[in-house]
Amino acid sequence: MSGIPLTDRHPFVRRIQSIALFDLSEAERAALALLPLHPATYDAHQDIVTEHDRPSRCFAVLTGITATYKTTRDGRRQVVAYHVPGDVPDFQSLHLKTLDFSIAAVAPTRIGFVAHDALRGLFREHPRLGDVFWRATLIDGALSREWMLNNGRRGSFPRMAHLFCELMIRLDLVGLVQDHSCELPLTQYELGDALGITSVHVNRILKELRDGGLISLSGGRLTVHDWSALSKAAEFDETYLHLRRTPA
Amino acid sequence: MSGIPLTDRHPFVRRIQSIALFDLSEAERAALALLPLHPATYDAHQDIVTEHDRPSRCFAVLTGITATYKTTRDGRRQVVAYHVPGDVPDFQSLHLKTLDFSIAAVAPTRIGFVAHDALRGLFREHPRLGDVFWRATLIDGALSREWMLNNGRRGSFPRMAHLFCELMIRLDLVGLVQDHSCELPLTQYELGDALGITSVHVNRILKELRDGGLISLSGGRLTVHDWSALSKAAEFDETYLHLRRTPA
DNA sequence: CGACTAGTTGAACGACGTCAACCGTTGTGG
DNA sequence: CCACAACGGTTGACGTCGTTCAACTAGTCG
Repeated sequence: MSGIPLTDRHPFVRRIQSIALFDLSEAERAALALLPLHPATYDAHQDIVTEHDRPSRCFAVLTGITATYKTTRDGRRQVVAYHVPGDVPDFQSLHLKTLDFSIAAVAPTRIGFVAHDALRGLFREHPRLGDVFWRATLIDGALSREWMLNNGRRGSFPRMAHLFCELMIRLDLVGLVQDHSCELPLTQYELGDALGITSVHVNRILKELRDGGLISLSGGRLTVHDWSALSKAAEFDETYLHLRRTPA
Repeated sequence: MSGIPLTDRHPFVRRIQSIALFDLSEAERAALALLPLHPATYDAHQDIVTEHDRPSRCFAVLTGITATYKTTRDGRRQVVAYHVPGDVPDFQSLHLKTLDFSIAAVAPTRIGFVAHDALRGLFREHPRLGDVFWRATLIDGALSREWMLNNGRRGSFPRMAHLFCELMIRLDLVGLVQDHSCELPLTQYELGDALGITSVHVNRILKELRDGGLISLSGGRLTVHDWSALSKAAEFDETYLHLRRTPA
């Protein structure tokens, strides 16, 4: 018994399908839909798992956003990945026993825990799904690489533009973008932690982006007013997302 | 027929064993040793594979060092990973068809190409080895995360110290460190590309590290004179390397 | 109403980049 | 054998992007 109605799983199944290189069979969709998901909700800034944990389960994001982060000893924080509905942020715990990162909700977030054993059973029954999850972690790796390039070699203006481009596409993949606008409840402090700059500087760059007519970000909602200018400023090239097809 | 004598494979088998959570069986060691490796050598700064390639084979580093890198449109270069003997830098090509990065030799380097089909056959015969390779790519992901923290949140002095700590341990794992000293033929320009700073600044930090009696780096050889001071300066915590045991 | 959190803006500072000159080594061709 | 180009390293002067510190505003929740 899953405890979560099927509609809530929708982003999850949709995401898996968007990663797979083939069309999921009915049996595979059903197996995914029947996977026992144990629900939990978290408030903004609450940790879901923390470094050095040895989890016996993974979780899928159902609504909201999570941030995978690490900190230096003196408390400086670096977000190394965001995860949106449909993603499984800590899939590596299936093969790497102790976590080398923490994951926090950055906004009110609902997740569904899946026992490692349940996943192993799923992959035994449906080996192709195992390949899809493998592929998913490899795509996460590709995102990491792009973030390294972005944070290491681009100024803060294109850097922030790039992050917004990526998030828009990823949210669009799971149907969370309408009219170039989406829920994105990231504080400026959060953004700074992802981009490797301070919240003060985030504020200034955000002002430039706003004044340039590229985007608006307020009340937890991001709207892109000029996608072509934004993606050009970001030097955005979506190949690193390894999409099956280009989104609308 | 492999074309490469068995001793040259040694770092490769040794590395696989260092990743596995179990002791390799004789059959598994033999299967690895018999894997058809097609040799090739590259000079410093030569590309081995490049972004947008669609390779039908992976390669293992046998001697030397490779750099995985990406560039911005205006040519600024960011190294996102180094790979040392025993590593398989482009294992992801097995599941992600088009590469989102390039790999270059940073010094004269010998590699062995392995056909994707040969790997798939290996994993079919020895499923546990498939798990080990999966684990290897997840560890690469962990390194990426640590690099993001390092490059995003640490000043250039601890940042460089951290890189040297990591490389010392990884080279030690495959037996390439003696007396706290190893071959490390990275130019200052290379180092800058990995750390997200300029070669001029690399030179200054290197001087500080040298003057502080922490390391010496010249003639392509790195020697660590004061490991405890170096690792303290770097805030180095090796858990992210997911070692089975701590090295000497 | 006060406390707290998020955002906004200015001014001074500092880490790192840029530009430029110079040195030593290596390799190459006249 | 020497000339000289090419490359990597070294160092100084100066510029700039982003940080730090600080003050102020607005919204929210008890």
